[in-house]
Amino acid sequence: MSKAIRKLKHILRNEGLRFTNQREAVWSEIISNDDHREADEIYMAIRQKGISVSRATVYRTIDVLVKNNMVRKLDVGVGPSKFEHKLDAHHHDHIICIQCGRIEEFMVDQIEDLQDKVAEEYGFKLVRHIHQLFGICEDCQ
Amino acid sequence: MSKAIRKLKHILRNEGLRFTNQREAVWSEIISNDDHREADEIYMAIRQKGISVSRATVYRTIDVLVKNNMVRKLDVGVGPSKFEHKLDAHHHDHIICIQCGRIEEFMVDQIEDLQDKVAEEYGFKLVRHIHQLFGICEDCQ
DNA sequence: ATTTCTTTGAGACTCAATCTCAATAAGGGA
DNA sequence: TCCCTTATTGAGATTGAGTCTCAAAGAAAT
Repeated sequence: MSKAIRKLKHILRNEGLRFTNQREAVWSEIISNDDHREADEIYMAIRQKGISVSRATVYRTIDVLVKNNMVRKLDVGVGPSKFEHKLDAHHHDHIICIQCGRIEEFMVDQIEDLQDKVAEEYGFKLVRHIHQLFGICEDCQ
Repeated sequence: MSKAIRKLKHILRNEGLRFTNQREAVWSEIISNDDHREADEIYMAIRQKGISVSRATVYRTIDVLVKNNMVRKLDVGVGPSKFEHKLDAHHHDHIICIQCGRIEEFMVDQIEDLQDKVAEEYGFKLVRHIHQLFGICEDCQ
C-alpha cells in the first residue's frame, strides 16, 4: 500500500472516521496530478473511472482533507473553489491571470517572514493565509 | 456638494451612467463609516433611512464602485463578501480572526515591493491582489 | 409633447455547497 | 464467520449570495 494511502488511513483514524472506497477514491484522484481542480472536476474524474461516488461525498471528503492539511482550498475570486494536494510539502502562493485563468505558483521566504511579524505585532496566532496576485499574463497582454 | 459626490458623478459620466438617487444613496452609505460591511447591511442601512432602493440596485452600484476603484471587495473566506470605501487612499491588507470575525488592517511596504517583483518575474501585469492573514486574536486565545 | 434610452425593483433564477434521511457498508466482538 | 452497532453514502431537497428578467417609471433628446 502506498505511503499516501497510509497517510489517509492515519488521519481518518485520528478523526474517528472509517476508511472507505469513496474516501480512498477522492484522495487518490486528488493526488493523481498537480492540477488546481474544482470539486466537480474531481467528482467527474472519479466517476469516469467507473467508481460510484456522490457529489456530497466528494465535498465531505475534501473538507476532511483540507482540515488535516492534506489538501489546499483555493478561492480564485470567481466561480467555484479549486483544490490541490499538499503532498510535496513546500508551501507556495498563487498568481492568477484574470483573462485566461492560468495559475502559477510562487514562494518568497521574505514575504512569509514578514507575515509572521505582522501577526505577532497584532497579537494574532497565525493559522493560515491567502496571498493571491491577480494580473494579466504574458500571453494575454 | 461634497467632493465624494462629485467623484461619483465623475465616474458615472465616464461609464456612461446616470447620476440617480439610488446610486448616490449607496455611495453615501458606504462612505458614512470605515466598517467592513456586507451588501445586505448596506442595503438595510439605506432603507432604514427611508430611502427606497432594491438589493439588485445595491449590488449593481457596488459593482460599478469596485470597478472604478472607489470600493474594495473583501472575500473573508466564509459567508458573503464585505465592502469598504477607498476614500483615504492608503492601501492596506487584512488580518482576520477566525473565531470572532474581527478584522484589522495592516500595510507593509516591503511586502508590496516583493509582490511587484514576483509579478514581474512571472511576466504578469499586476492588477490587484488579495493578502489575508487568518488567525486567532488575543481576545480569543 | 413625443420619442428614445436608461434605471429601477420584485421576484425568479443560478449554482456552489450543504443538508436530509433511508438504505447500505464497515469494523469490532464473539 | 456472522452479528450487531454505528458510520457512511447518495439522490435529491435546500440554502444563500449574487445575478438576471422585464415591465414600469424616469431622464434626456428632439
